[in-house]
Amino acid sequence: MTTKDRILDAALTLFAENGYDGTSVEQIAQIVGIKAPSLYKHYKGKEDILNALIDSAEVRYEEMFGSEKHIGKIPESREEFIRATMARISFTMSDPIIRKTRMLLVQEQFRSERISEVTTRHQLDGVRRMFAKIIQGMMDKGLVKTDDPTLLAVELTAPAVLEIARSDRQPQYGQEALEAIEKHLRHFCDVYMK
Amino acid sequence: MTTKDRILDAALTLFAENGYDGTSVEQIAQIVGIKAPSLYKHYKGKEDILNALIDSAEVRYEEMFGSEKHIGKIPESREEFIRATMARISFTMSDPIIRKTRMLLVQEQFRSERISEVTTRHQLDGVRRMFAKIIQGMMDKGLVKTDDPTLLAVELTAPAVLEIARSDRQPQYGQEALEAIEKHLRHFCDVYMK
DNA sequence: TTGACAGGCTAATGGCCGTTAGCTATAATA
DNA sequence: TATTATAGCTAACGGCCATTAGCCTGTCAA
Repeated sequence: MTTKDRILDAALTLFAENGYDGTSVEQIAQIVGIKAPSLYKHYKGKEDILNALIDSAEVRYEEMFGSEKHIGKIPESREEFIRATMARISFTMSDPIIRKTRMLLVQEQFRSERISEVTTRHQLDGVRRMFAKIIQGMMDKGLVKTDDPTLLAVELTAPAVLEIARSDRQPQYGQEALEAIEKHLRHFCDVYMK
Repeated sequence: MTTKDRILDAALTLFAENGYDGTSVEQIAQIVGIKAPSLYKHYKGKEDILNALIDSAEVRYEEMFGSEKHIGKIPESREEFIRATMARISFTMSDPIIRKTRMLLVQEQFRSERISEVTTRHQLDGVRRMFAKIIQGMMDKGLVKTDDPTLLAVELTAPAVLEIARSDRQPQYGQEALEAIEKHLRHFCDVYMK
């Protein structure tokens, strides 16, 4: 990994943990193993690092939700849907980069309009659009009752998003969060699946 | 209003807008109309102010969700439930102190365990417990199908909480947020009310 | 009247922070 | 081989920030 990337990596970790204003350039440099001024050979300044992090969050967002690729196979049964969805959620919850990006965005969401927008897309619209397509697919297969797939995606994802946010700030309840999500998910299936 | 309270007031506004680390003691003092050192006649330091803000957030939380008082009258009809709930949500969304407290908590949720806990209680558990009781009341009246009221409270509140969070960071979409919430609310009634 | 306290002020301090200037060594290039 | 670019380093600077010391004035109780 290049130094430039290792700087981003260290910055993401520190920003997620202590916030942008709570992190010094020195700290970032220390993790990378260089001195603070050397950092300016790679980035114009601290804010430049933040912008680069937001850039890469957007790229990742595009990769995850921008194409049809990551929707994967439409589930054939209720249990398959539950299994696939729980797997997706577990991954989102525990993947370090995704988790840190979430924590960064949530803390800095009021810093600029750009971050506000990215936060909304990343944490609301993206997930919703993705599950709307999955639900649409299951409707086409006759697995889910016909309804507005976007609305159903809201109903499906909202409780999960909140539980994930809870587990970000209180990791000790990660297990409870997952259980709550599965309970909600099964309830969702009871209500909307044929 | 005492100077001590006016300091809290100014600090809440600035912390909500620029974060704790993004706010200087000088700025707080300036809004109050005193010089920064005078502030130390009222609080031991900057962190002491933050703690006092969290204290008062807890007090308000207790007032809102701690007793049965604020549940109010159990609605008699679907339309009354929708009207009362939308009124409650509109208020929560636009009341300046509640809004700023929400923004403060969300930004500083990783600063300390205490703030993590308060954030969870304030933004998840409190609202859920409250609506669980309302739903329970409506079940008792035969207005809502019998089910686990806590689970239904999750289904009811989660999308609203997320839309409120969106409108905190993107106030220009406040109207859309309210419309999305009402749409969800009507859907909720379609599904769970008799 | 006197004394004490509350609550403001100015001046100052020490620390950290972001950033720049400028030096050097290594690696790539001509 | 000579040159240039890259990427590290140290030293230093200016600025801001939280906090302290110490002074002054008005209020109010003894």
